[in-house]
Amino acid sequence: MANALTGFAALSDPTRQQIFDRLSRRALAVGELAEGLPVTRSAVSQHLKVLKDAGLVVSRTEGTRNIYRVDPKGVAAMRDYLDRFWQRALASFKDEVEREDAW
Amino acid sequence: MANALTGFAALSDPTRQQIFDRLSRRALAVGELAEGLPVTRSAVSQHLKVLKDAGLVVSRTEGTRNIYRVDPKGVAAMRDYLDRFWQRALASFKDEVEREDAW
DNA sequence: CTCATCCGTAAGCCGATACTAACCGTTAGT
DNA sequence: ACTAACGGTTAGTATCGGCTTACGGATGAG
Repeated sequence: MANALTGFAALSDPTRQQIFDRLSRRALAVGELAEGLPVTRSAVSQHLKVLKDAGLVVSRTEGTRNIYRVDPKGVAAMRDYLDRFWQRALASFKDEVEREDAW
Repeated sequence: MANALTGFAALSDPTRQQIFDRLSRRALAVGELAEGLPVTRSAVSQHLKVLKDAGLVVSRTEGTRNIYRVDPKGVAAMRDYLDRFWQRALASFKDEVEREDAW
C-alpha cells in the first residue's frame, strides 16, 4: 500500500466504510457490491479504486467479473501504525493517563 | 469518542495528520502547534476541534493557553476496530481459499 | 460475428470542507 | 483599569471529493 495515511482517507467515507465492511465478510464482484448500496455501480467502482490504491483491497478477474476482497496486510499496516501512536502517546503521558479526570 | 469511523475522517486530512503526529510526541499549546505548520493558528484551532470531537485528543487549560495531547483511548479504539476487520478478513480469506484458489 | 453482460473511465454538477481574515471573550501582568 | 497574549468562532472563498450520466473496452454465450 502507499502508506497508512492514505488508508485513513480511504476509510473516511461512509460509502467506502460500508463497502469495506461487506468485503471483509466475503469476496464480492463489483455488481454484487453495488446491489444493496444506495449508489450506482459506477460510484462503487470509483470507491474500489481508492481502496485498492490504499492497499486495503485486492482484486482478481473471473471472466467479465472483477472480484474484490480485503487485503489483511493493508489492514495490519494501519493497525500497526496506530499502535505506534498509541504507545508513543502512552509513553509521554504515563502519569496523567492513570488519573482519569486529570485532564 | 463518537465512533471509530469518525476517527478515520479526522485523520484523513494531511494537516491533521501532522498535528496528530506532533501531539503524539508531546503535549503542545495551540500557538506552539501553529508554528512550524504552513497554516494559520485559526486553521489549527479548527483542526483540533475535529480531532477532539473524534476523541483522538484532549485539552486542558493553563492560564490563557490551551494545551492538547493525544488521547490513547481514542487511538486504541481505532486500532481495535481495525483489528476486528483484520481478523474477519483473514477468516474470510481462509474460506475463499478452501473453495477456490490462487489470488 | 452479433449481442448482452460486466466493469472502468471521463465529464460535469454540487455539496462538503480546509483555509484566511476579522472579531471577540478570557486571562495575566503592570 | 489598561494592555498584551492566547485561542475559539464566524463569514466568506476556493478547492476537493462523491455522485450520476454517458461512453468504451473486454469477455462470454449464441
